[in-house]
Amino acid sequence: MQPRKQHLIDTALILFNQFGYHATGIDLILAESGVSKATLYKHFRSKEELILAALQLRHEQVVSKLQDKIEANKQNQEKTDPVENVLVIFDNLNEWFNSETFFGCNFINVSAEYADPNHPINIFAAKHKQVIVNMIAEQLTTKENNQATQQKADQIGLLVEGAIVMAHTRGMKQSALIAKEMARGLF
Amino acid sequence: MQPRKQHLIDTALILFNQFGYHATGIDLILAESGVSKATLYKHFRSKEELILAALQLRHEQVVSKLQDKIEANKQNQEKTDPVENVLVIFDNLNEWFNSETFFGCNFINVSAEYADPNHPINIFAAKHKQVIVNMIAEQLTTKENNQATQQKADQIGLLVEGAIVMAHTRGMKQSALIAKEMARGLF
DNA sequence: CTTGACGTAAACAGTTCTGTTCACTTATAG
DNA sequence: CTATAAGTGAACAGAACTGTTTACGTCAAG
Repeated sequence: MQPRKQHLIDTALILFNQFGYHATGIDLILAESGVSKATLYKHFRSKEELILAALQLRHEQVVSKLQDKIEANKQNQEKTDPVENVLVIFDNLNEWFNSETFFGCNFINVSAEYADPNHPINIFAAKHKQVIVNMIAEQLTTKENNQATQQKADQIGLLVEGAIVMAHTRGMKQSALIAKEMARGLF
Repeated sequence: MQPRKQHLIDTALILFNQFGYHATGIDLILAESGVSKATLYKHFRSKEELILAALQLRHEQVVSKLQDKIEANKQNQEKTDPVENVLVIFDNLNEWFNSETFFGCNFINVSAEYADPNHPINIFAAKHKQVIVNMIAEQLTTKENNQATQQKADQIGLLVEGAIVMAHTRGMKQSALIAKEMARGLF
């Protein structure tokens, strides 16, 4: 990946998350990144493509961070406990909510701005959420049958979304801990 | 309230919810409502004021609908059960998600677009969410002590947010029923 | 040492957006 | 009948937005 292109995506991701997708103009991204407009349109056909690239980056960040945390947790366990491996998600959320860089979930937010279910951006966001739930289900499959596992994963997923919204719209940064206790109660 | 003003607010609320707040231009609202631009700016100093008026309307709709449902449920009960009175919220959500007019929660969505916690619009959205949780807490106070009640109300609130996001971003319209079962498990 | 990839700066086109203004119409209450 | 409030239509200003184009640098690899 060319460094200027990568830098554009990095900058765009931050600005989109903080200020929104429509509200963040191309010119702001260019000014903030110090890249010229011609370069942007050499790498991306449109703003929409840049949004998708930023979401792709964020998707990879979230997935790999989650995998790392689960993996680290497995190392620290004497006996493998799938439930505990899933609950690290909420510790992860807790860190995120209390960081300086928390401005809500990119995918929830972008869904709000591009609400048409057939829009590529909306589809991407939905797919991301599905991948996360699938990762949760995957962790649980060793313990239960498939049907119940998928159900539990959806419940966990619902708690994750609830915690994010609570933290973002009401500013309740401790929501991840509330959700974690509720998740524990499911097992 | 002058009829044209009310009509503007009604139209704006629908369009903002469906297409987003930045993406919905003044001109679309005017074309859709058949009101002239001069009239709009006689009633509202800015688009932001119109957004706030639309949110105020939505807030009143949600609160009064919820009160009605809870009240109706109380009538149908032989013995008053606070938990059941709260759980009607999820039946309400279920209807909403499966209606033609579901495009996510106005307040979650507007928070995504106006993420600055000091922005009047963001403050309004946060206040709305707090009012709803307070209504839930109020229903539960007859049964438990205040501390535990507030905690339970936040948990219910978290499930509500989770269900809304799940229904909106993943298109899982049955999320309200999932959340309802989880809510029942809290008691 | 030159070719080609990558980048910049700046002007420009074309659209869309918010908000203003003004001359004119309509309806109604005193 | 008339004063007043409410609304219309249309033009306009000014800003912001996305996207294009042109002419010009830089630099590393063959």
